[in-house]
Amino acid sequence: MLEELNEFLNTFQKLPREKQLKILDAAAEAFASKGYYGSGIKDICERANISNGALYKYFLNKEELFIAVLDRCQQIMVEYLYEKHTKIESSILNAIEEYLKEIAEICGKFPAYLTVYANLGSPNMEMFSERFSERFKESGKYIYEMVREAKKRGEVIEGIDERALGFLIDNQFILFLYSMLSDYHEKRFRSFMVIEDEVELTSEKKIAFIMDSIRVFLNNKKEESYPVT
Amino acid sequence: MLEELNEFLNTFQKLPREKQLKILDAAAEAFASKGYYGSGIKDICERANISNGALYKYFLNKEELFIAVLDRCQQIMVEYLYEKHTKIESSILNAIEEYLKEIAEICGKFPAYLTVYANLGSPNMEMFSERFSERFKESGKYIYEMVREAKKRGEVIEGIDERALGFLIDNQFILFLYSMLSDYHEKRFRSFMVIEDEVELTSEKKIAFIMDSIRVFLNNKKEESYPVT
Amino acid sequence: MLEELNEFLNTFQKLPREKQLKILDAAAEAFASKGYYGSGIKDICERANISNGALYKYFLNKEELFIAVLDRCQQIMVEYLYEKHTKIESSILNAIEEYLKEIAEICGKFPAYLTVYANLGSPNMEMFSERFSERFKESGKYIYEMVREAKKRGEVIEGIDERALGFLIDNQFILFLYSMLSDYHEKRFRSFMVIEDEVELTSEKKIAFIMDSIRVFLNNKKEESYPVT
Amino acid sequence: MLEELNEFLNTFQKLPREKQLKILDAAAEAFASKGYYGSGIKDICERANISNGALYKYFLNKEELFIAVLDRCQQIMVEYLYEKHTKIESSILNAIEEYLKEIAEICGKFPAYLTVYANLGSPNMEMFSERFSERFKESGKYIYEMVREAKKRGEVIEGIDERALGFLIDNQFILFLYSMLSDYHEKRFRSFMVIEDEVELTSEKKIAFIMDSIRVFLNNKKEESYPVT
DNA sequence: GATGAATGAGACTTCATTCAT
DNA sequence: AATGAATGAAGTCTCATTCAT
Repeated sequence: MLEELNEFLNTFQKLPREKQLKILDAAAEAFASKGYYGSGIKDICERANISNGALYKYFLNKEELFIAVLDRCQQIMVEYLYEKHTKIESSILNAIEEYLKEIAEICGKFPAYLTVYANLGSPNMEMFSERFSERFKESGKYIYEMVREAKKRGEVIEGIDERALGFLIDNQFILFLYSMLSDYHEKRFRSFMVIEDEVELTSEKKIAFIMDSIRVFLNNKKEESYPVT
Repeated sequence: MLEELNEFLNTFQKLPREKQLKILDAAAEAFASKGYYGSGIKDICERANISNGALYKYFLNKEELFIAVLDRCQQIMVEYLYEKHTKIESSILNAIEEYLKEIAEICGKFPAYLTVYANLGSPNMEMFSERFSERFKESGKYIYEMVREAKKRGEVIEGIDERALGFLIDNQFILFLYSMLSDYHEKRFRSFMVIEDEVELTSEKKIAFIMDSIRVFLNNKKEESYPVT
Repeated sequence: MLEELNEFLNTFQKLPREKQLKILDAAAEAFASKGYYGSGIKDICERANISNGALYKYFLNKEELFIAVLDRCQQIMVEYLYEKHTKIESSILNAIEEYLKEIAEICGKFPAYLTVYANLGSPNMEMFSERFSERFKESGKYIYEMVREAKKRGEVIEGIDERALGFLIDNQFILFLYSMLSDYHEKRFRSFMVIEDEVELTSEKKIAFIMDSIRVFLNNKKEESYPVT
Repeated sequence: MLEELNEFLNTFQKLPREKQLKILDAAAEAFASKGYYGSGIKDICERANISNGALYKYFLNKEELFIAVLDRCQQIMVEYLYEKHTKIESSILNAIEEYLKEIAEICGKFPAYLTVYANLGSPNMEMFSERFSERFKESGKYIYEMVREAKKRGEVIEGIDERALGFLIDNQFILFLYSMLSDYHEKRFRSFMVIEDEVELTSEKKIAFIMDSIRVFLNNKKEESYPVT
């Protein structure tokens, strides 16, 4: 079984990186717009400009293709998001803002992958999400550390548990991310910000709005806040 | 087209309420566990104990059936959640806690519907979520009002925008809801709470954890907090 | 699983007998001419004049369809062959001749089914032939009985084991059957009978040829033999 | 077309004999176990340890490969079976027994080839069997001669046609061969011999059983029979 | 000559929808 | 109004064959 799996992976990995990415991109776009069950192999092959049979040379089946897309998702997250933020260089406030900006940036760069990844939370994706549950522990730990460090430095107000604050901040991250990808959460955001449909809602505005709420926990002054443009 | 649609709706609405609900429940369960594309009409009919053809007397097609389920979702939300909480009877802290408890309760009562509803946020559900965007304005407004009232009563600490705080609180609600329905968000919760897989994570514990983070904004004393059991 | 299987069978059995047979006939013809793996569902459906999907309402899959054809084969064999010959009315010689004639007749009537049945002996059909192995014991027993009775009546020459003789006779039956269905065995027959390709080889001639060899075992006189026409 | 075919054959025949046989063996094994339609080129190449493309340098297509296997079958039959038995060295009884033993031996040595060959009799193999029909005339002639010689020597009882007896004997050969290769015919054999499934049925026992039935035609005494072990 | 990736027709099967009863 | 058989397009996947290297 594992050998078999490798047989396919090898064929795929021998491809030029460019072509690999084209295929994964095509799959990610399909899965992002129609979901796993709604996406068809034929459609993906056409997007990737490869033959139907070729795909089955690269991946055992649709499921394995999807997992390959998820792996690429994770790789993107790690490369563009986590690795850049393992160290808090200045204040936690800045760190959070940077993190949000980074989320906005990778959502702009890889919307399809991020969408697929975000969709892992859907209840009928459990068969796939189990594979990636490890990551949560990491993510939780990272934010917890960030908060703890900040507390030591006196940046966090008294009387709040590090874990609870971490969770609260991560919730902002998650829903900010969702709002970049899903119309539903975008509208929810608008609703709270009281912004009309006609007015453009840039990610900068969203970030500023989030920072406004988070700043409360921190011993920071308003003037350092992110300027709303 | 609209007449046609009504024709179907009428046939459905002439059914005894009990049978209507049986059909919607069956559909909700299917959609919840397998998603829109993954669910089959045949499966739904079998769950509902009606014939394949009967369903097409009641609904124009799968899409309309799904929308009917979504309508029922909203109805449940309104009936069991929003209507119960239009007035803040005591402090905002209590109100929030009550709201979370209510969420936990209806998740226990109607897990399938809530799951379907929660999935509307999935990016590939946009074709359906548009119909329900109205609700957000309501929801946002309600929480905003709640916060504003609380602020007037001096329950909220200084220097925080009502809307930002409302958003922050609603984010807790949303992700609490998700954690009741999706394994993915459940695990995320555990990760932040640092709870081992073997230990049961009751909704009471989750609520207490959330309340811990929220209390910070409020001029409340710890002793009123939700008792962790 | 069994319920599921019944679900399909029921749908099929509700069909008018005529339509049932049309479908089985179509399948038998396809399987007979191209074998199990070489035959396609589409081809079968076209022969039977039903839609592709209909077939899957009647049978779980190609395998079950094939088994249904085999069942019909057996039914034909039992109805037209075995039931007619449970009693030896006159001499064993006549019985054998009658049996051969009967084989010729059902080969003319149901060539496809007989062909499918005969093919069960192919080594790559073992997955199916196991189901039908019971029949052999019957068949062997029946011929054994026939020979034993004949021996009692003094029709069989001395010094031959009933079982060995039964086997020898059954071999003639089998290869006579094969010669009606397969070009290969037909040619083999011709070769031994020394009949040119241009000359027609009727089943009567084959039977006479076989009877010639069998008569030796029996205390019969030549003049009673089957007349070669 | 013929030139083309030769082009392929030449390429194949230039290979070292060992490699040729490895390829044919691999193909024979595949065809024997899964039949012509059920066998895949990929599988055969893997068994033969050659590349997919190489096979198409040696053979025009799957069909020609199959024919090459059949040619090898015939070659084996001629080399190991026919050529050894062109002369009756002692009595016909011994000759037959030797022939049966030889069949058992080559079935043990080349089961795959023999199986493929035996399957030529399947009705859906007619497209291939035509090519090999020549052989039957030879085979028939050979056995006919054997019987005629034996008759001259007074080994055969009176009143039986040489051709009919030849056919009868050949039938024993054929079905003995089939019983070595197919479960179906093995079971049929057991049924007539009244041997339980648990008891091993060696080829020696089968041969003894067959000899018992054949001996009747011959002016032989029981004591010369094949010893049942 | 050899390789093995690529092709695409076609295989089996499912399923939303229609329709005769 | 209800049934459930029928439809056929479309889905996933396989495989004999071709072709660039």
